[in-house]
Amino acid sequence: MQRVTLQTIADRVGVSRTTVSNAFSRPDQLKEELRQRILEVAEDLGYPGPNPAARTLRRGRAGVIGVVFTEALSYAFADSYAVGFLRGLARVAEQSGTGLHLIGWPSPGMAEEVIGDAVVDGFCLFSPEGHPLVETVLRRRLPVVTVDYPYVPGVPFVGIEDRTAAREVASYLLGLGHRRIAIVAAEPMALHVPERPERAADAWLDIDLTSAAHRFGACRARLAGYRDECVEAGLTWDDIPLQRTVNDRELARRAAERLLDLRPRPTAVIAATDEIAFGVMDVAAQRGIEVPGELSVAGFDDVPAAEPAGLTTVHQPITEKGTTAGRLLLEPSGEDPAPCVIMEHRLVVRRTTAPPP
Amino acid sequence: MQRVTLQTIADRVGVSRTTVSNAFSRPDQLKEELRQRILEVAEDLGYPGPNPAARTLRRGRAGVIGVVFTEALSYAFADSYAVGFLRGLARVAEQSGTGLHLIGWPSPGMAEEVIGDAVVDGFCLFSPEGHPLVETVLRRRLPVVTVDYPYVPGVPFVGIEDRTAAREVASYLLGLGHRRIAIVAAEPMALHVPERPERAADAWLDIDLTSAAHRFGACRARLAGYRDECVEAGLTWDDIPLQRTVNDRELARRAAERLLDLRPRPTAVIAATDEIAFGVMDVAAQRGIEVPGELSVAGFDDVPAAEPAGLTTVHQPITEKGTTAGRLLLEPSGEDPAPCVIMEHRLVVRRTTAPPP
DNA sequence: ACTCGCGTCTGAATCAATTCAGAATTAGGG
DNA sequence: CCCTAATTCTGAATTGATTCAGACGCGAGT
Repeated sequence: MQRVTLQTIADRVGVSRTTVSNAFSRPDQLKEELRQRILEVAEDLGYPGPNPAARTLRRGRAGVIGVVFTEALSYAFADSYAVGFLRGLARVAEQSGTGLHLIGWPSPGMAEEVIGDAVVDGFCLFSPEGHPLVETVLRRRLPVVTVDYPYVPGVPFVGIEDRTAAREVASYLLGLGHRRIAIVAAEPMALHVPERPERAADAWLDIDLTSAAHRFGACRARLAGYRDECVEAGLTWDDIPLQRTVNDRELARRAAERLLDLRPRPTAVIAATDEIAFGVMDVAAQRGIEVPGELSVAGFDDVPAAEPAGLTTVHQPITEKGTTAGRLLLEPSGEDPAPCVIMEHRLVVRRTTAPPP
Repeated sequence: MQRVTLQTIADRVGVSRTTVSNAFSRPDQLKEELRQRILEVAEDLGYPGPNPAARTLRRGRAGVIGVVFTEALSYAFADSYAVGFLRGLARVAEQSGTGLHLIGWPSPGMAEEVIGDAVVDGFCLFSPEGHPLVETVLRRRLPVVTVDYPYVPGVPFVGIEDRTAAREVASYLLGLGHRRIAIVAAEPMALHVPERPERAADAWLDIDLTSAAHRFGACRARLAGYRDECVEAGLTWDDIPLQRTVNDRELARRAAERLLDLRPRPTAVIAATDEIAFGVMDVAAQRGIEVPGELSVAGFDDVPAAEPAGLTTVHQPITEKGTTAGRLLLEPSGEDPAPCVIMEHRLVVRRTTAPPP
C-alpha cells in the first residue's frame, strides 16, 4: 500500500491538497463540516499527520534547538552540573514550545554527522573548550550560544568568572594556613590522555596566559586561578602536586589515590569540580583519612549533592545558566557585540575544609 | 542575498546539482579534484551544508528518536530515575549515531504539537501511565517502546514487576514487626489535584484490580502491592494512613508532614519512590525523629543518592532499562507479539529500616 | 442590475535535497 | 583503431508539505 499523504486524502475526499493541509494547520480556512469530513477520512486511512520533515522544510523553522556536549551523552547525564544546566534550558525551551535535541560526542566523526543532520533552529554549545565540534557547529551558520568557554567573537556567551572564583578557593585555603596544597584539574575527555606525564599540564596551562583573554576553557581558567593565587602566596608552582583527570567521580579516584600516596601528604586538595572532589573524598574515606581533620577538600560548581555532603565549593547558578542560555537563543537580541553574560559566583564554606593539622 | 543551496554552488562551479550533492554525501562518486573545487566554492559562498530537513524528507529517515516524558522536562531533569534512564538510552543511541529529541509536557496542548512536529524515527514513552500523550504518540504510527506502563498491545515494553516488588517492601517491614505503617503514593503531575481527599485514592487504586493486568501505571502497581501485602497480614486497608503526591522531594515533604503529625505516629513510612522517601527523611530530620530508631523509611528505585543515604529501597536496573528500551527501538526484532522485557528487581536493606521502637 | 466584500476553496510554485537511469568521457585490451 | 568496461557526471522525478495569488459563489448594499 502507498504511503498516506495529504494528496491521498485530498483525492479521496475530492478536494485539493491545499484544503486538506488547511484542515490540519489552519482550521479557520475552511468550513467546519468539511474539516470534520477530511479528518474522518484521514483517520480512516491511518494518516499520521502532516510529515514534520516536509513541514519543517517548507516553513524553514524546526521548533527545536540542539544542545551539543563535548562528551558522550551517557556521560553528560552522569554529571549533575550538566543535568542542572539542562534543567534550566528545558524550562525556557518548553515555555515556547521548543524541543531539545541532545547531541553528544561518542566518537570522533560520528558527532559531526549528527550535527550536520540535526533539524534544529540553533545550537547551544555546552562547555566546549577547544573542542573540534565548535567548528562543526559554527559551520551550520545558525544562531549559537556558548556556555563556559570558549568565547567566540560574535557568539552570545554565558559563563562565570572561573579564574577569579578559583583564586578565591585557593586564597581561602592558603588563608587557613595550608601550604601543602594539591590540585586535581579537569579536562575534556577528548583531550585526556591518561599516560601523559602530569606536568605536561604546564604547556596546556600556559596557553591561558599567552593567548587572548577568553580563549581557553573553564577548567583551564580555574587551574590558572589556582596557580595565580598559589604563586602569589609564595609557593613554587612546580612543587605543587598536580593531577589531571576528567570530570568523573570514578576516574577522579585514581588521581586522588596518586595524590594521597605522596609523602608528605598534602593537607588540602583543590578539585576543579565537585564531582572530582567527591572522588577525592571517596578515597580519603576508604583510607580512613579524616576530612577535614587531616585533609581539606574543596570543589567547584556546588552541584545539588554538595550541600548534603558538606562540601566547601564555589557556588554558581547552574540552572540559571541554562535559562539564560535558552533565552539568548530563543529571543535573540540582535545586539552587537553579541551579549556576554557573566553570572555571579560565591565561595561556600562548608564542612570539608579546616586549618591544617 | 539569496540563500545558498546545492544549486547555487552547482551554477557557480558549472556542474549539476547532483554532482554537488555527491561531493557532500558520496565522495566516491566523483573525482577528488572536482570535489575539492566544489567544497572550496561551497566554503566561499558560506554554504552551511546540505539542509537536514530536505535530506530527511527525501531519505525518509531522521536519525533521531523522541523521548516523551509526561511531566515538564525541567522536572524530568530533577528526577534521578529519569536521568539514569536517559543515560542508558543515550548510550545505545549514540553507538548508532542516533540523536535524542526530548519532549516534555509543560502544559496541555503544547506537547501535542511538539510531538506532531518532531522529526524522529520513533518514540520512547517514559512512564506514561494513563497520560493523554500516549494517544498522540501512537497516532504518529512510528515505532514506539513503552517504559513502565502502560503496556499497550503491540508496543514493545520494558519494566519490572512493580507490584511484586512493592509487596516485598511491605512484607519486609511487616516482618520487622511494624503495624502502624503509612504509605506515600506517587502519581503523575498531570493527574495530581492537591485538594482532593486522600482516600479517593481507593477509586484510583481499584482500577488496578478490575482491569487487565498491565493496564495501570507503575506507581499504582506499587500501591496495589503494598495493599495486597498489608491486607494479607491482617491490617485494615482503610486504617492505613495514605498520602498521595508527585515524585518530587519538595512536594513530598508536605505529604510527610501530614503523616508524621498523626497520633499515634506511624512507625514506618513506605514511599513509592526514593525521591519521596528523601522528602520523608527531610521532615523526620527536621523534627528530630530518629531514623530508623523511631521511624523506618523505605523507598523504591535505588537512585544513586539512595546508597550514600543508606536508604532501604527496591533496586531496579535503571540505566539498563534505558539501554534495553533503546535497543528495542533501534533494532526492532519484528517479533510478534511485541517483546515485553521484565527486568530484575531486588530489595536492598540499608540503614533506614529497623524494628519498631 | 452591478459591484463590493467575504468566506471557501484551488493551482502552481516553492522549500532543498536524494536517487536512479542513462549519457558522456576515459581507460584498457586486443 | 575499435570495442568494452569502468568511471564520472547529468536530468528528471521524487520526497510531502506550505504558501499565496486568485477563482468562484453568494449575500448585502447601492
